Amino acid sequence: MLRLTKKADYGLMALKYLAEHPDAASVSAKDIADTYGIPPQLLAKVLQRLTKVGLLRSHAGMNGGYELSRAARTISAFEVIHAIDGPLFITSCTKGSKSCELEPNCTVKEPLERVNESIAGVLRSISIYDLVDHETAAARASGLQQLVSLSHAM
Amino acid sequence: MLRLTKKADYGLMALKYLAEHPDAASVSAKDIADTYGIPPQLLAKVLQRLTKVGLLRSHAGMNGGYELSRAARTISAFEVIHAIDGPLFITSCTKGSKSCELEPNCTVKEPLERVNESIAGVLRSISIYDLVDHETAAARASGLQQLVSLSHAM
DNA sequence: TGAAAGAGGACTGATCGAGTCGGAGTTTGT
DNA sequence: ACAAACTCCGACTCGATCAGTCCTCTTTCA
Repeated sequence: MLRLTKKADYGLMALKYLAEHPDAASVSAKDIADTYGIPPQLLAKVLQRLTKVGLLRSHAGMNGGYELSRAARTISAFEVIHAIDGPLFITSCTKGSKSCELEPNCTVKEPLERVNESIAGVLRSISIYDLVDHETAAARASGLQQLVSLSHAM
Repeated sequence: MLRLTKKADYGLMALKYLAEHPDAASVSAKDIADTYGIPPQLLAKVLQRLTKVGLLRSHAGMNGGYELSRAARTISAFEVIHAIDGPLFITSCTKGSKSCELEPNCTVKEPLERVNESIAGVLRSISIYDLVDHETAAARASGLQQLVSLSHAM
């Protein structure tokens, strides 16, 4: 599976939308929800979480809404996903600080954590800005792909 | 989240165990389950699936069990995970051939699919053999990490 | 022939994601 | 001042999926 939740998707979509409309002083959750066909209240929660983490600034009241607190280039996909879905662990045993102590023989965990770090590195290298500008994102991703392939001959 | 299922974990652990015991003609599911404290019947299903895919060979009857059908170096973590958890999609909308047609505006999907390919590349570069030999796996993973970091200055 | 192993379908319980509801607090336009 | 348009937040339901179990059948070998 290895997929991220819809909430994380929504969060990325919303940030992308905000990055595309830097002129707008403030965009409401409803605006974004209507644009993408997302359940408004669900998107609202996502945006609230992103606000709490500090990626967004909110304005209550009429004509209120959200705006990016930082430049789109400096916000990585990793930050967004981490804020919404929590810390990502590829191993199912590692749940926060509590590791699977029932299986001390689980030597598989360590190398997989390295893999986990690699994946986090990929996500860290993608910014919200990259989502807007398709060509650079595509070039960067395929570049990463080549680097990965080069490091090991399958 | 972005985590793989316990079944996939069990599968990797089992393959690692088999790679560590190449001398044994055949190892039963119960042996592996006892070693790691895994529910035997659950592990059995995982091994059956891996057999069906062709990663393992099975021998029924007394003193029966499983053995790797290929060298551990030629079996990637990606194959194992794919066999057990199915195709991995980082985007939650892309479910097999049926994409989310409700949201044609979902322009986030395309760049994320690139990310998906990068992650698949990382998993493809890790073999079962790497799980046994910790040092090379660690070196490789950190190597990938460096390459990723170099390609983009955060 | 019987014990030990794999193969596999059916089923249950638990967990978690997706989405909804309702209400409370805040700002702003008029 | 008032109401509209927002954000904010907790609780709740529903459904899917995962984890694990049970039972039966087949195969193999001593």
